[in-house]
Amino acid sequence: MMPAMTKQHSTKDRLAWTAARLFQEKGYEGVGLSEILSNAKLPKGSLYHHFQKGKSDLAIAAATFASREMLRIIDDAFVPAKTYEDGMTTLFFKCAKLFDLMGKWNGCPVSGILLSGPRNGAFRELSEAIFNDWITRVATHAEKLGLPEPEAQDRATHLFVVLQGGWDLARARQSSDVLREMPKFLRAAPA
Amino acid sequence: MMPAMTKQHSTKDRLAWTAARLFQEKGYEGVGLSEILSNAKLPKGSLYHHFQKGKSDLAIAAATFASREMLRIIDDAFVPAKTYEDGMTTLFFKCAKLFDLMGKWNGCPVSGILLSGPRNGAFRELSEAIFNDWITRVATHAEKLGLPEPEAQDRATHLFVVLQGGWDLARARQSSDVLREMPKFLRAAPA
DNA sequence: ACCCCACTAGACCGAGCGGTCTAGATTTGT
DNA sequence: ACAAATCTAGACCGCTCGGTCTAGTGGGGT
Repeated sequence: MMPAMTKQHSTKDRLAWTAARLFQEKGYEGVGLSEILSNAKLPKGSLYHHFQKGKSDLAIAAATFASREMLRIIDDAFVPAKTYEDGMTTLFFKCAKLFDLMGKWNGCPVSGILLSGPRNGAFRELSEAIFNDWITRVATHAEKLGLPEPEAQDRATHLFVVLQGGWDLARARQSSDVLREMPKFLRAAPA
Repeated sequence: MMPAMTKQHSTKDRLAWTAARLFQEKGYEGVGLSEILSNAKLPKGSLYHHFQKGKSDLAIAAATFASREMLRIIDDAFVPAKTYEDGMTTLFFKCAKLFDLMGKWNGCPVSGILLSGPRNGAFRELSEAIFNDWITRVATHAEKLGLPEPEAQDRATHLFVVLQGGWDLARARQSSDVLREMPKFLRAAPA
């Protein structure tokens, strides 16, 4: 996940981006500050200058970063789509490609950070907000493509849970094809 | 998860059970050996006597333990069921109850351990095997309830990913009702 | 009575953790 | 030109981590 980041960005962004990458791979508790800092080629001072509360603040920034990226992917899949089926299938194929790029160990970029993050209330609320944003975004696209409001909400939620669970299964099976087969579960309208 | 464990069990089982409980709550990296041992009221010596490779062996035992429990829940839901819809709805309601019992922070008992576990190949293969067992078990019940073989497999996979993803969403929203609403996504037959 | 061996008990270890703090470098405002 | 503010740099701290190792301890076999 996360595109090249070739051009030099601010120190703060580089930290958030590096942390996102590593948290996705090994989980929040599985990554040490030293690992993040050596990857970002920055000293500890910079970290605690930009993120006063240290690792937990960094996790918030990383999750926000990953969330923005995921929303972009959703838009990229749905904006050119002719139908909801179209957009949703494209989304799963894009995620499959992402899965392969990331090296097959990572969970879904967003939930990989969110569900392993610091166990304080603030972070849990962030998870909820980000997940809801995501579902709402899909629902909005669904409505634009002609689905009635209540059905749009349901299908977006359905898509979300299938994407989450599908990513887990893809990880266990080490195969992005799992994700590519998910759209067939979403074709039939719910209840 | 995991029922009372009131009667005294073997030291080894008590370790595996305690570890399962804690790994589900905080993830593999999030729990220290000292925490497991103090909860189980056992010294380090016992751990390394029963699990020569230490924490990673313990994770395997814990995951196996949790998996057996989950298979039991699947059977309990499907054996008395008249139809697949019946069994699957009961399963989600049982999981919702479990979710409330566990304190709303834990992920799905099995995947909570599996997806945060030690990052070696052996453990990944165990995840795959356990996930497959689970899907196969549901598919077997589906066939017994009259579904044709290929459809049974698909619907079991669909159920699995929705349960995984639904559990994540339930966690973020702190509400077991999320799980209780999942069955409606599974009613329509897949393509 | 004796030993044996599976098991318990916990002190101890080096490494790495997250976090603090002071000193220097660099940029900005005037 | 100079000082204030911002940011980089990294030594240092106490602590906990997973893991090792030696010393008991208790029940079963003979």
